[in-house]
Amino acid sequence: MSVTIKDVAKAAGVSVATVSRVLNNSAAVSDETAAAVNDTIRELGYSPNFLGRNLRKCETNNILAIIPSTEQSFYSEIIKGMQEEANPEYDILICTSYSYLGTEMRLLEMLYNRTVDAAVLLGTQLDAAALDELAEKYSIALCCERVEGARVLSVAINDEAAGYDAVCAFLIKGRRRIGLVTTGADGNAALTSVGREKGYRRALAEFGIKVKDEYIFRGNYDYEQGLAAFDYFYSLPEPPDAVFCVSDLLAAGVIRRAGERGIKVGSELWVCGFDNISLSRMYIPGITTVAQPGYEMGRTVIRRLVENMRSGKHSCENVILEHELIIRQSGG
Amino acid sequence: MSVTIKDVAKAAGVSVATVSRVLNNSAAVSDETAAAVNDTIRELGYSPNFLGRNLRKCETNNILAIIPSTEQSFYSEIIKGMQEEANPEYDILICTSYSYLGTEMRLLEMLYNRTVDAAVLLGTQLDAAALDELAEKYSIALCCERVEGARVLSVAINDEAAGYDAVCAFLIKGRRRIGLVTTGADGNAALTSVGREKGYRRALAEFGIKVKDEYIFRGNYDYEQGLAAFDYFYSLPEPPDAVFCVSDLLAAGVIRRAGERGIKVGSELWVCGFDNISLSRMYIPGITTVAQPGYEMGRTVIRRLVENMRSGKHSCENVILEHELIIRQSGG
DNA sequence: TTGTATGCGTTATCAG
DNA sequence: CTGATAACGCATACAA
Repeated sequence: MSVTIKDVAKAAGVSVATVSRVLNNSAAVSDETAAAVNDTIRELGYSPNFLGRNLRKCETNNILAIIPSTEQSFYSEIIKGMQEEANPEYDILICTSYSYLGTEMRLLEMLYNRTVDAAVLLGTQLDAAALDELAEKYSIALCCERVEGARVLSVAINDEAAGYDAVCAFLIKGRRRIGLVTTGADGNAALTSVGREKGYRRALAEFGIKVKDEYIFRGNYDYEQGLAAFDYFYSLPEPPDAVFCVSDLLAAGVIRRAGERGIKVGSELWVCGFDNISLSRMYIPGITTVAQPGYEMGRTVIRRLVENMRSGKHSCENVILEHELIIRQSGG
Repeated sequence: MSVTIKDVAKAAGVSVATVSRVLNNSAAVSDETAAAVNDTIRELGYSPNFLGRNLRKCETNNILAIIPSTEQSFYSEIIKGMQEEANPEYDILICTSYSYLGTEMRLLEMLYNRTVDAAVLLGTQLDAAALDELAEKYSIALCCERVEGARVLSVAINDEAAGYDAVCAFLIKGRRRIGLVTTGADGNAALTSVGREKGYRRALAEFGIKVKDEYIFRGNYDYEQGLAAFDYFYSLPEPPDAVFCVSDLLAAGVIRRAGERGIKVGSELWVCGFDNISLSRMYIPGITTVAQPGYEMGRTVIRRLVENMRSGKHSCENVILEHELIIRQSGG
C-alpha cells in the first residue's frame, strides 16, 4: 500500500537496518550511504510508519490532555505552555470530558491501550483512590488543582491564598459585606472552590468579621449562576457591597444583572472574578480577577511529567505557582 | 512488562487466536470458552495494546482535528458535534496550530506516520494545491470554510449569504452608512471574510448604495482590532451609523470603545458580529450576530468523512448548512 | 469450534 | 560501518 522502509532499502541498495539507522541519526553510518539513503527517502516520499516504530519501542510520544471543554478559554494558555514544552519530542493530544466521569474514564483508556505515553488531567472528576491506582501504573499529572490525599504529581496555584488575597483587597479598601459566589449547588463543590472559600473565610476572620451564610451563594462556574447570584443577593434585606466569584463567568453574570437592575458596578457594588480569561479584560466594565500563570503551569506540568517518565521514578510533588490579583474597573 | 494477549491465552489454557476472537466478538467461539477467556482477562487486568492491533489492521480509529486555538470558543460546539458523531468508533484528537502554517504541516505528519486515520482542518493555512495533494493520499475534510478550487470535502455555511443577510438587516431598518470590519490587514484576507465582504457589497448594491472604501477597515479577527476600527471610523468626517464585523470579538472591541467615547450602541451606532460565541450573549449590550450551526457542522463533517473512509471513495462535495441571524441589543 | 503460523513496519541485537 | 534476523502485540488465513 504505502511505501515502507523495505522499499527504501531495496531502492537504495542497502539493508533495512541501515535505513533505520539513518532515520534515527545513528552515528554508525558513513556519510555517503546516509546521503544516498536520504536521497531515496525523498525520491520515494517515504515517511516512517509510527505504528511499527511505536510497537517496537513501546512508546508513542503522545501525551493526552483531558480538559472539561474547549469552551472555557481559561485552558488555552495552559495548553499552549504544554505544547511548547512538549515539542518536538511529544505531541499533546487534547480531548474533552465535558466534566463527565464516564467520558474521562473512556479517555483514560488511551493509557491502557498505549495510544499515549502519559496523561495530564485538568479538572478531573476522579477521586484520590482512583488517581492513586492510575498513577501506580501510568505516568499522570494534575494541572490547576490537587486532589487531597492523592499521591500524584500536580501543578496549581494556592487557591486558599488566592481567595484570601482577593477578599483582603475588598476589606482593605473598606468593604465589609462581602459575598461569595462559588460551586457546590449539588453538595460537592469543586476542589479549587473549596480552597478559595477557605481563603475567603480566613480573610474575614482576620478582619474580625463573622461569616454570614446568606452571603454565600452556591451554584456552578457558569454565567447563568452569576445572574442568579445577583438576584439572590439583592433579595436580601442588606445585600453585599462586594462579591468574590470563583470564576470570571460568574462575575460577568453578576455584573450583567447588576447593570440591568441599575446597580453601579465598581462603586455601589464591587465584583471580583477568577482566572483572568480574555472576557474579563474585554467586559464592560473590565473585571477585577485573580490570574493564574497558565502558560507557566502548562510548561511546568509537562516538564515535571517528562522528568518522571525519563527517570522511571514517580514524584508526586504538589508544585505551587504564583497567582496575581489583577485590578480592573469592577473591583473599585 | 505489561500483560499481553499471550499471558491471557496461557492462563486461560487457549491459543492467542481464541483470545483475539473473544476480544473482537467473533462469532466462531463457544460460549463457555468465551466466558472463561473473559474471566481471565478480568483477573489479569488485561487490556489490548492498540499499537499491535493498529499495526496489524493498519488503522488507529483516531481522527485529528486541527484548530487555530482553543482560545476561540467558537470551535467548541463544532468539536462537541464531531466527538458525538465519531464515538465510539473514533476518538477525536484536537491539536492547535495557532494559525501557523509550519505547525499545521507538522501536525499533518500524523497522517503520514499513521498516528491518525484522517484529519479535519478548521481554519487551515494550506492553499488549494497543497490540499489537493493531501486529499489524494489521505482522508481529509475542511470545516467552517471551503478553499476555492480545492477538491476536498468541506462543510461550511454560505458566508456570502450570511454577510448579505446581516447587512440587509441594517439596511431594511433604515441605516445607510454601513461600515465593514474585516480581516486582510496583511493583504490576504481569510477566505470566510472574503465571502462575507461579497455579501456586504451585494446588499449595498441592491439598495443602490455605493461602497465607500473608507467604510471598510481591514485588520484581523481580534478584539484589539475592534477597538482600532472604532477609532478609525470616528476619525472620519461622517462615521458609519452601523458596523458589520466578521467576528464577535471585533464587535466587542467596537462596542467597548464606543462606550468609552460616549457613543450609544444600539441606537446611535448599530453593531453586528459573527459566530455567536458565548461572549456575544453575555456582553453588555448583547451582541447581534450571525450564528453558525456549530454542533451540526461538527456532526456532518465527521459523518461525511467517515463515509468517505468506508467507501474508499473521495467525495469532495461542499456541504452548506444554514446560518441564522441573532438579534440582540447592539443591532438596534 | 479451535490452534498454528504468518506478517503488519519498525528497531535492536548480534555477527561480520 | 553494514547486514541478517528476531522481536514488539495483535489479527487473520488456513488447517485441523
